[in-house]
Amino acid sequence: MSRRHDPERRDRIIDACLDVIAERGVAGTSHRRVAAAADVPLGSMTYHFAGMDELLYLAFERFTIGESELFEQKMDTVETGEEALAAMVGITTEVVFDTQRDLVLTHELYALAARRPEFRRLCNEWMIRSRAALERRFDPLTARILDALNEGLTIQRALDTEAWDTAVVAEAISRVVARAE
Amino acid sequence: MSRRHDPERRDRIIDACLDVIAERGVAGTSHRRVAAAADVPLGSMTYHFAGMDELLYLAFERFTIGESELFEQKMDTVETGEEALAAMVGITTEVVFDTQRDLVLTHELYALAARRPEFRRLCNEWMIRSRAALERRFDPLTARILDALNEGLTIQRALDTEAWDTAVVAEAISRVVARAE
Amino acid sequence: MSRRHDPERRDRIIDACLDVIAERGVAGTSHRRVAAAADVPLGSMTYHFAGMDELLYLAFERFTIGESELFEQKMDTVETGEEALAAMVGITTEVVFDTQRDLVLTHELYALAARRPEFRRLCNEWMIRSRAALERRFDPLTARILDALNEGLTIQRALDTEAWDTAVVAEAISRVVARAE
Amino acid sequence: MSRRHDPERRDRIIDACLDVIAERGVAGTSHRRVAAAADVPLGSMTYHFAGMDELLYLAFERFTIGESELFEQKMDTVETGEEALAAMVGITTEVVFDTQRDLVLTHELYALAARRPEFRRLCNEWMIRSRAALERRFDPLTARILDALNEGLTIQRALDTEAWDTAVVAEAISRVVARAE
DNA sequence: AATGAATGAGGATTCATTCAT
DNA sequence: CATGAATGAATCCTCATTCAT
Repeated sequence: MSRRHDPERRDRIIDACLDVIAERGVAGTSHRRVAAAADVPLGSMTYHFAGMDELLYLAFERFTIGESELFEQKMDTVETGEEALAAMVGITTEVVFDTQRDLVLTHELYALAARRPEFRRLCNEWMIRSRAALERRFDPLTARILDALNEGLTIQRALDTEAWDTAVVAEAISRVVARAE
Repeated sequence: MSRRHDPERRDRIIDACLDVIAERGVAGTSHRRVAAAADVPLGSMTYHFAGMDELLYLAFERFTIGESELFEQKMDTVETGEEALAAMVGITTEVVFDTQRDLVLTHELYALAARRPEFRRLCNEWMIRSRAALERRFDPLTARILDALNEGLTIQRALDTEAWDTAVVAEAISRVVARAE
Repeated sequence: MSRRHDPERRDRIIDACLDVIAERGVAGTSHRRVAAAADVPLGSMTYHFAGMDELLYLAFERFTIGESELFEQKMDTVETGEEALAAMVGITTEVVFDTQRDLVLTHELYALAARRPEFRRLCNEWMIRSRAALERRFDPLTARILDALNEGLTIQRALDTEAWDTAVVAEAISRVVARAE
Repeated sequence: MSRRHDPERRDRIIDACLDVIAERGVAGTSHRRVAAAADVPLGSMTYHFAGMDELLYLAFERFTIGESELFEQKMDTVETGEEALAAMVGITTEVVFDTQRDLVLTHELYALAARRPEFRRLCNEWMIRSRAALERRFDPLTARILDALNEGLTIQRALDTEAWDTAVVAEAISRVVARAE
């Protein structure tokens, strides 16, 4: 069966690229493996993308935009300040526990961002949207601190070999928020 | 010149490996490049190490132990609670600003840890020592929260394209600590 | 804008092909690069030409015809035998010094001609016209010798890293011509 | 059979490279084809040579040195001026007629030299040695003219579709030499 | 009549690893 | 004990060409 006309192919490759990164890391991501994951011929890779770099960029761009939207949705459902607090705890404790995938992708992106400006910009846009979402419920300073705290808690919980008591997260968040009042 | 017992060579390779990772990421680290950086013959690589994986492990082990020691030293010079607070602010604001290298290595390690248990264990030991160091000056719960906060602040400051006001860091830390009292 | 009948496009591609050869050699000439140089879609290439070979042939055909015409024009302006002699010196010393492009194209063509009869035929037609042009002013034998001498002088001057004294060229030509009388 | 130890391999590859160029031109010369011609694994190519460019350079270097030596040998056997004249005619009429290989290699080299200084240098050294060899029997000016004439005669005879009467070559050479007296 | 999309073969090169010395 | 030489698998990428539109 020929697949000559396949307009969603580009998108499929980008998604497959994220899958491969999640499974083998950026270090283990190659045109070949992404092509296999997306079920497209190898030649498609360089036809659709200038090189691995462009593909990585587009993949992580899609990832960060998706994460931003998810975060905004969660913050949007919140009405009162108390709900916001609970939402924060929920986000921190749920998100990463659920998805090994998100954990890997986030850190692979950070590793790239640590060396390369274009990926750093991606992180930045993600951060900005997160803070903006938090600012709907918290003052800017608190939002920024909360965002950082959330970052740290998420990472440390995820990389810990022991499970965390959710109460720790709740306490951490409440300390930061309570003092803001 | 005899080459019987050149125990520094192994060490030199491990250090060179960290240099290469810092410069090109784990994805860009190969036997060849490390050998060149350490100025040893390529054959040395597989003679001294079972494979890239073992080398990566040893390199990151050395890195985390070094970072732990540094952190402990900094916390050791602290006497009063106020000094501890100032020290925390200092650590968060200085460490990463100074060294692009540490930033890259940390995130490359996290990226590995997100997928692979042996590297996660490395992170864990690092975290445990950090918390223990903090527990010399803070109660365990506060220590854990502080550690997470520090993590988040450090990352977000480092990956931000705009500089942070140090006051934000100070405020964040003081909120977490103050409430502990 | 309609594109029915775009007869210049074919021509434009052929000219662009010569440009690409001049810049990167036959070895570096590809459909893609010629298409880019001619600012036509890649698909045009195989639509207008059966393959790279046909295109190369047409390009070199155009080149040799152009060069032949130029040579004939120069010999046409000549009236007396003395002018012919001066013209020869001028042709030999000027032509290649001016144009790196002609030098490359000539040798790329010769390289092709050395292996492939169809390009050899092209060279031959060029040679025949050159000799014919010379025969307007010189006897056939002298014309042939002059043509060969011109060839050799041009090549060696062009490929020399040191500049030649024009007197050498003049002396060479005069020796060949003088003896004919 | 393993071929682990094979010290002449480098040389063999260089020779094979010349064979491939002679057969398919520089444009048709690839690592793969040279490796096949030399009967070595593909990996050997980039192990022994930095890239195709280095290999091409070494191949043409070997070619020009060989040709220079051959030419010198021929001029060395000559005793009298008359023998020198006959030798020149012989060189011009024999050399290229015999070897299609030399013809192709020469023009491929010239084509490269027309665009790239390092190959031009190679041509230059070849020319210098040729002239020096001629200067053993002729004065410098005549040597230079003879060399150029020889170049032109050789090329035009080789690229001509019709055979040349040897007398033409003899006449050409004698005109250049006779007038020197 | 003309072309953008697509592809499989082949391009150079890098790689981890093996092995004879 | 240590290493330089060597290799085959895999890397990214370019290519001429095909084909549906």
